Amino acid sequence: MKLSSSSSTSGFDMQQGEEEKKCLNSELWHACAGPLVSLPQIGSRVVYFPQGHSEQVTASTNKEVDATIPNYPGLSPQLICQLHNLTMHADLETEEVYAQMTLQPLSPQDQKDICLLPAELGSPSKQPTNYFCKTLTASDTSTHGGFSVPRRAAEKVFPPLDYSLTPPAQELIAKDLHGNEWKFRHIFRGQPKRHLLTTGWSVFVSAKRIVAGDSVIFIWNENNQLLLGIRRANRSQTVMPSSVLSSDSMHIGLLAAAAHAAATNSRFTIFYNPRASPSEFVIPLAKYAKAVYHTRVSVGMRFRMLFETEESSVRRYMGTITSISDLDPVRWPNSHWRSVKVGWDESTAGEKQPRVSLWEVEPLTTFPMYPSPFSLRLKRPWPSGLPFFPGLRDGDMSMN
Amino acid sequence: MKLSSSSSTSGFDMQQGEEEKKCLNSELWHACAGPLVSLPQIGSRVVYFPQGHSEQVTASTNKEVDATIPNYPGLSPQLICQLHNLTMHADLETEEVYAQMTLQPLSPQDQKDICLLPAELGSPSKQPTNYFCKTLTASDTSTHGGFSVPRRAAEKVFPPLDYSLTPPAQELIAKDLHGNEWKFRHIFRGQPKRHLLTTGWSVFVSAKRIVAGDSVIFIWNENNQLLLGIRRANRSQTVMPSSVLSSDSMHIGLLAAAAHAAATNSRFTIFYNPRASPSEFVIPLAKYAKAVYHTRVSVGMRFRMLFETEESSVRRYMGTITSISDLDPVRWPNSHWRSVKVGWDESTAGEKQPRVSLWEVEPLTTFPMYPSPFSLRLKRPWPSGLPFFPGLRDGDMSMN
DNA sequence: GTGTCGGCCGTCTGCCGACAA
DNA sequence: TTGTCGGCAGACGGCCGACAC
Repeated sequence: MKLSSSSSTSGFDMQQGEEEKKCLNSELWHACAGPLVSLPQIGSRVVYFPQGHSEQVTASTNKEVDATIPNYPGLSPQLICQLHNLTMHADLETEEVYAQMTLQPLSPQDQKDICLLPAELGSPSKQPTNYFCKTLTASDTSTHGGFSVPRRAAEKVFPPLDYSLTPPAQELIAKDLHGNEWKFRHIFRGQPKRHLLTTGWSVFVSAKRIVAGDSVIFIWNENNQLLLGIRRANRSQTVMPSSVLSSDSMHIGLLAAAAHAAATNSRFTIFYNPRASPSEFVIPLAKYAKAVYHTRVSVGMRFRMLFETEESSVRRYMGTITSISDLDPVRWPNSHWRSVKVGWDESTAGEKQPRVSLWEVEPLTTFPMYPSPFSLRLKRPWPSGLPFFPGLRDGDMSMN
Repeated sequence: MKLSSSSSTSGFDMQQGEEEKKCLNSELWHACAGPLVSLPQIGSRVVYFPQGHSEQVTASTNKEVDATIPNYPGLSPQLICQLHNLTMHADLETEEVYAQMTLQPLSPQDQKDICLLPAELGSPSKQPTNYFCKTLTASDTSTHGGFSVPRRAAEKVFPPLDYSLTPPAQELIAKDLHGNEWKFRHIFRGQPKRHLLTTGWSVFVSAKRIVAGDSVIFIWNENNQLLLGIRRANRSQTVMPSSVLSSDSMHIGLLAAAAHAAATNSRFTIFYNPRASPSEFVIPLAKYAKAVYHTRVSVGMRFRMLFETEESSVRRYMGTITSISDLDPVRWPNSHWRSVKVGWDESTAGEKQPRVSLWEVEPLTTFPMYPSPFSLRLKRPWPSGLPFFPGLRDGDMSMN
């Protein structure tokens, strides 16, 4: 059971309930979501993967899907949809970020007329420029003291102190995702000198139930506002099943909702929870098309893929493609969801997923893209349920 | 996001996840659920109402159902099911009690052979005998002091003190729903003398996040164990929507799961949350049949109905039946769910539901039940989709 | 440059009976 | 009979520089 604050990327969004009128700061939302999370543009076309959605529900309910749920043979493993609305949210209790999207499957006629626009590739997540993120130590979260601010971070992100004062100090006011303000005393003292947040810090720590290992993010934005977000450590045990509906019914519900929307070309609503599971199941159409039609992949090929580091930055891991096949040949034949089986170079990468999707990898050997964009690289025929994008011209793909 | 402890009414239940192996105390569960909540017997036959289930999901997600969800014309408004399993649970964060049930719709053949057993009427909730329930005052929950135990309650429920000591005192150990033990110092002191819980009480209050207005329940059971439960005040604002699945998808999910199970005679799982909404949507078959076939109701008839009081006991409110009609003639024609429209005698009863179901009311004018159990009292023909219980004999209904 | 600690002081917790409703 | 309060003693919160890594 949750309440949340929400915000539309296009400003305000009043279709939420009474308690959800507040506007979330997009910059702070993205900082909390992490550098790898990007959201599609409102109005653009996207590809929705019921399989990936299912994975997220599995991760959120902490329960595998039962084998007895019905098949939806009419439901394609990938639905091309128009993204009508997108609102950013944060759980009021945990501040966990998520996005609500309203999708409408394209009619068969619309699918024939697809002409890709470069803007629909999806822009990479724009992380704020003037910010810092610190993983909290035992001292930071203990009741015995305050928060030790890394020197460079304080000098870059906080307003300058008057160092002629002894000791130099000021009051900081920071806004969290829900718009609540938090006051902190910022002081520069000690031997050697260091930046500390003292009065007000412990109130914040206990209110948000922050523990050592969690991270805080401070942003100084263009409007000279200080923003404050938190990112919890990966305590996977905190994922709890809902007592509202059985996980089986939830899986059936997401499939039936998508199938009904596809059959009637009507809208449906989904939640995307970027930190619950590594399954980005709504992909900009152009990104998908580029990967599926313009990327040559084959067994044995070397590739790179982006991952988020502990310090909230990104690094590339390398691996080799070992096979290309259906993840679930019975339920989801001819699906591109995690159709690429891979091996990772580093032994420490043992927990990385053994299967990825085409649009997640960057092949290391760059072939010339033109003039043969339609040369086949897949080991199997194109699924009959999918359009061939007859309106897709090469010129439309000249991006990035 | 929730974890929960669970318990089968038949002892242990190992079909839950790893973290849910603990056994809930049934007596304590029922005390927390309240005197009106009764659970059907495992193995018995019940009637499941998708409409009522939908009401509970609406209450839990705090969102009305969207009009765009598909119809399930094949889904009957009442499904006769076998109850294969029932486990009692409690939310690990809020201690909110709920039950998980595994239901299997009867095949058409089984429905023809129905012969009611008296035991299937469902036993009334057996509240513990040796217990007390107190709504906490500001002093009880403040950090300034302990818990003032009402004198009769302490003398009835707690082990006797040695009054020759000065002051008389002992250590109490109480187990909550999850099996956690809480230690309290029980002392009899002051002028005038009174029973108090001092050391240990504030730890419990802050751990459970108890506030003034919430209630605590102490039970002394047959095994000489002290049990301790909490019942939160009706702070309806605490009901929060899930961020796992949209409420539309949840509604579709519960309908599709029931429809699939009915079509294939397979099992499905539901959660019944007695304090989330006043909709008991799984009813013992015999109770349902008795109400529908053996109770004469008509417009203008006076009746009584049980309600829970603030003090966790029951009282009867009186009213008059104003009409008998479908709650939702479009989606759920010929449903017995809340088919009786009523007016309440007391003006303070303004918030009571204007619609109830047949099995919830006791008609005040008692007609002779025999020899005409099948004389029709409903204003409309019996829905064709429902069986007539050909095996039902009068002798089987000789109860209560 | 920063994590943890001992020292120190002020506030709050928490046990007591007084008192009144 | 029991809810709230003033009084009081001790625990803990929280600000400080020392010190070490």
